[in-house]
Amino acid sequence: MSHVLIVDDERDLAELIDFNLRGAGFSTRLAFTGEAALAAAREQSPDVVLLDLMLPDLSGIEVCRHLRANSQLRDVLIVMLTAKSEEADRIRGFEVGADDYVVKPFSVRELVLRLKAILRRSATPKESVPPLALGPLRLDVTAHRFYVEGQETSLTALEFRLMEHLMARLGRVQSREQLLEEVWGLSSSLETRTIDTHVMRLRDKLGNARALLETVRGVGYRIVDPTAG
Amino acid sequence: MSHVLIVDDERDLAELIDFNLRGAGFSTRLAFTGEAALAAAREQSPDVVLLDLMLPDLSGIEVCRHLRANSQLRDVLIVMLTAKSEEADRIRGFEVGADDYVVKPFSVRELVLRLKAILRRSATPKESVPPLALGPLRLDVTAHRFYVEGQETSLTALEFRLMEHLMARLGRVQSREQLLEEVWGLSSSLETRTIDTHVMRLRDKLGNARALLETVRGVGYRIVDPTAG
DNA sequence: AGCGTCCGTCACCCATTTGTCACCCAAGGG
DNA sequence: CCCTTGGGTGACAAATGGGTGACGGACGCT
Repeated sequence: MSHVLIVDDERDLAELIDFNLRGAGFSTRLAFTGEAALAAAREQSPDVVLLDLMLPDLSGIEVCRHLRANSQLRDVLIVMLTAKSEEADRIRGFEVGADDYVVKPFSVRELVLRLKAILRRSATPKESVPPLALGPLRLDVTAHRFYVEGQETSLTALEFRLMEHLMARLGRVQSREQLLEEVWGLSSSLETRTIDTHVMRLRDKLGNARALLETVRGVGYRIVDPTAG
Repeated sequence: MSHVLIVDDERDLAELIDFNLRGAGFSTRLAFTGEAALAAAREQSPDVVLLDLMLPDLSGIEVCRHLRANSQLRDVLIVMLTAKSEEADRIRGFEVGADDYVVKPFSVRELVLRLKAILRRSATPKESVPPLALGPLRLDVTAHRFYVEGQETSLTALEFRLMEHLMARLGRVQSREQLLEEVWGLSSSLETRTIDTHVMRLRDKLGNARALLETVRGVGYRIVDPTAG
């Protein structure tokens, strides 16, 4: 199956994860510091790096950045492990390109599911992820670019994720709770009103196409299909 | 909604949780000891067990193990409540298969979010629900759209829920009390006459199809099957 | 250190939604 | 035919939900 590099300085936890991932059929390797993680990754390219945010030497974010900066390792999948209080870091993490987040304390069951899901997603070669095109909107996940009426429009990391999430669920209403959970991350303790603000900012950037991002009062938001009659 | 078994020997806390979960629409049951929890679970399979780690008789971990060992209850979702300091127990908790953790002290809001999240995840992945179609009426739950004779008709969130409820129970009369409980949610202390108003508003929006929403004098309302009879 | 960007939170405002009431009329029983 | 009861309906006030602009904190960059 797939090879996972587990990076966490809490040995008990790392070993617990190790034990369970092996049970689930993954091959694994452990690292307890950021430096060790980078060395291990260089030596034996893993498919996924499971990366604790709090490490004694480098922070998880720095490790992440180093991995992304290495041409050999650029495409490795990175799953961040964050403590609940580190919500703010999560956003940063997405910016440096983590592929998923799991919030501590988490269940092993969930962790394994997430790993499998992310591997499945990346199983299709990345080049072939077709850009999401929709009327005047085009979102290129691979290149991380977004176009409105052919014009490239810069979105922040969070806006991009929100837009991607909504476009991938064309026509389906997404509740604020769903969005918080799936775009912001599990157990996010944000105000749901925060979403409104980001939707507004997105709409601003959509310009003429702003009508495509609809509010469903009392329910949530959705992207409408401009071709639907 | 879902049934939650709350297990905690601190009665004040258990009751606080109880109050809030009921407010959020869950049905609940309390147990103050491990034995009582197991008995309650056997008697009335809950969807989720909210399990304090520190109990006077059995530890939460033992309760967890018993639940997992019982073929009837094996698949119940288990959310552990742990004090921050109980790191070691957390690890052991993973081993016996808790599905999520909430660390005390926690905010009630977060707890509710976590519960909803975990229930949603374990629910059958209802990416999209097939629309309810019925003669000239079509109600698309996923997109949250409603059509009369092919024409989209806007319903408020409440009207939508009411319509969904009635259409899903085609032909069956729903009493006002039933509707209040199931559409408005428990704990609603409304006048039953309020329903009349909403039924009227719905009928207005149904236009030609208004006859499909029948009054059963002295009993309640129902949607009739236009193809029957 | 200074600046700019991004993000979360607030407070204010408005439109819509929702609950309630009062006044009827219709149905059904005698 | 009359009376009772339940439901339809329009009007109204209150509550809610969402848009929006502003603010401050955190962070990266120079």
